[in-house]
Amino acid sequence: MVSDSSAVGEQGREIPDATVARLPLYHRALISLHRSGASTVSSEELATAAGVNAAKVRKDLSYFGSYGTRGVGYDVGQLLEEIRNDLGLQHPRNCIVVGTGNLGAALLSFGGFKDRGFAVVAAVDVDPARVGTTIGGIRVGHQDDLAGLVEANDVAIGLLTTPPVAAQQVADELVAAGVRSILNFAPTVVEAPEDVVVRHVDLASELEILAFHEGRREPIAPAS
Amino acid sequence: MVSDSSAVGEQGREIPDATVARLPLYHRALISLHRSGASTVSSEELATAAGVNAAKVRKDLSYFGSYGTRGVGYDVGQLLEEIRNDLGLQHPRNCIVVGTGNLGAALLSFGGFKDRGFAVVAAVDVDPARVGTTIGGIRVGHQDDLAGLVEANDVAIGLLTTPPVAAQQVADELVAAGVRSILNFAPTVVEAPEDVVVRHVDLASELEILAFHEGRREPIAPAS
DNA sequence: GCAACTTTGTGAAACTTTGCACGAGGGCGG
DNA sequence: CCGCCCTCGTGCAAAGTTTCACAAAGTTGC
Repeated sequence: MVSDSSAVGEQGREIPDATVARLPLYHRALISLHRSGASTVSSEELATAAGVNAAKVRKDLSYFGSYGTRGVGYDVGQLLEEIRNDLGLQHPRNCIVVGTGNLGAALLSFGGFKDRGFAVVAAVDVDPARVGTTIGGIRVGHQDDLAGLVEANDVAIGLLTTPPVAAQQVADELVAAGVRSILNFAPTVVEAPEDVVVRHVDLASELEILAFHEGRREPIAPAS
Repeated sequence: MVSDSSAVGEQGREIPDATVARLPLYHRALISLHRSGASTVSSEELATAAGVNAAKVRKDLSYFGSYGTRGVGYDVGQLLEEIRNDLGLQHPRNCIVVGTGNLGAALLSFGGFKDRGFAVVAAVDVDPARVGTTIGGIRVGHQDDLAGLVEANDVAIGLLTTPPVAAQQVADELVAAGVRSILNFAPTVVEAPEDVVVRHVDLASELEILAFHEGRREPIAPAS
């Protein structure tokens, strides 16, 4: 798992992981600003829209070059284009869903990725009852066809929504099929070679972090 | 949004946010170890199981007290119990799903939270076609009944899966109803009072981070 | 009961990230 | 054309996080 490796910027500079993690927030905010017709935006406004602080916005953007105009701000269209490029979204990325349980099915039906440059183009499962069905317009293939589907559809990203026990095995198959980016929804650690990036989304973990803060807030029942 | 505020430990020590974010990993790993019958575990083993490094494990655990035995390791059962307490999971926390689209429905049907101490006990939506239906054993109520359902079911956590435009409004309603923890799946920033903790899960952002690394890896198409 | 071995708990150093504060640069009004 | 005002870009200090390295503390075997 190399989800926290550092990357190199256009002039060969390192882009901090913390900055990379915020780019999507700026992207999202800019899409929204663009839609609402704004032509320029200041770091202050963008910061508010993205939920961060203005100095951070300016420093983050500066890693990719100077796209702002002093005294004015940033051109929304130009900055949006720039960020899209930095994120590598010049062309849409194709995704495959592995495991079509509740979450996998939801991902297949969910349309919200398209606006952001991603398309779910294939799905597989091991359960014969699910293979051959169509969810969200995608025909579910058999797990054994994974490599073929990856190749045929030019899949770049694997969305792993199997039960935990199967996750590592499936990840290995994805890697063998040439997928270098995995988003793992299974609540287990998944290992992958150095050059494969694995990121985790664990809903129960998020809930536990919320519960932690809940627990901290509750004053201990007033002692006698 | 105070998702990055610090918390105070049992002896009044501050628990770093980074540590809090790892507790669920330890929790998960310990549940698994416990199930497999292990009675003790070293920081090294726990680190491997949680996908982090051993020194981090020891330092993280030390914030909550000394539960290990030198030369031996940690007692799995005892440590599991301890972490469960630290996370505030002595009793299950009740959750309400707001918005029963693809993701909301998946959350209602998903059973994986129960093992981790959470129960989805209610759901609401604005769409009359959905109100009154039953998903995953939960009857969908109307948005207007939110406050009543929160109160009646002792709901601690709100799972926000509405479209972005409605998110802030719904968050305000949750807060007004007394919910102090919100997990926001809508791709927009949600503001809340100081004492409410809001965490974000944005799948498109995760995909964009993966795309960023993909883009870095691809050698630029050979010039000329 | 002692010595060898193992593994914790933690001080301190290295690294990363944040946020301030301010100089530099560009637009706009007069 | 000049000066004022606004906002970017960035050096720097402070805060937070990771990692190393080692003494302290416990176990096991003899």
